[in-house]
Amino acid sequence: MARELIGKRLVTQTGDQLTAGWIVETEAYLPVGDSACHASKYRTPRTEVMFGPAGFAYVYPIHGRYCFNVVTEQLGKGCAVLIRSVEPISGIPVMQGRRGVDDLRRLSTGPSCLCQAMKIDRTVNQNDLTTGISVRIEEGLGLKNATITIKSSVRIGVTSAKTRRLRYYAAGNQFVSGPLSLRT
DNA sequence: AACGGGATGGTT
DNA sequence: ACCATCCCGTTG
Repeated sequence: MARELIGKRLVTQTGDQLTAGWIVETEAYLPVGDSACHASKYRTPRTEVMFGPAGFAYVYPIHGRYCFNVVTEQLGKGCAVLIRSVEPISGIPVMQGRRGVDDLRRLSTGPSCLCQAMKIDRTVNQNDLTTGISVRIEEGLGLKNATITIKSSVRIGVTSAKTRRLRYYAAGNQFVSGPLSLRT
C-alpha cells in the first residue's frame, strides 16, 4: 500500500481553503517484525485507530509537530503508511501562508511540513479518508502513469528496525525529502 | 508525579 | 552536528 499510495492525491478542505498535493513519498510501518511501528509495541488509546479498518487517518504528535498516516491492511492488524511528502497541486498561496515560506520545495516536503501546509492536526485523527470532506485521498496518477519510477530505501529518522527498506518515493521528484542520494 | 525517548526540522 | 520542544507510555 505504501507503494500504491504514490501518485494518489491528498486533499484537505477547511472552510474556503482547499489544498491538494500528489503523494510522492511514503513509509510503511508493519505490525509484525517492525519495532518502529507504534502498533507493534503498544495497543493504547493513541494507537487504537491503527487496529481499526483501513482508510482511516492516524495522526500523532511528535517533537511538537504532527505526522499523518493512512491505516492499511485488515481489521485488527495494526498497520499504517506514513505520508512523508506531497507535490503541491492547488492551494499553494494557502500553504505558503501556513508555512511562512514561499519556496515550493519547502512547502510540503517532510511529514510535519506537509501537515502544517495542509492543516492536518489532531482533529484529523480517525477521519475516514475515503469518504471525508475535510481530508480525503483521491485516485491520482496511480501506477498507470509509466513515467513514475518508484524506488525504495531505508526509512528516514528511524532508529529501530533501521535496515528495512520500507520507504518508497517517486525517483527524481524534487518534492521528495532527504539528501540527493535518497531522492534519485 | 517524574522520567526518557522519539516516524522532526530549522539552524550552524 | 546541534537542539528546541512536547506528548505519551512507563516506572515508581
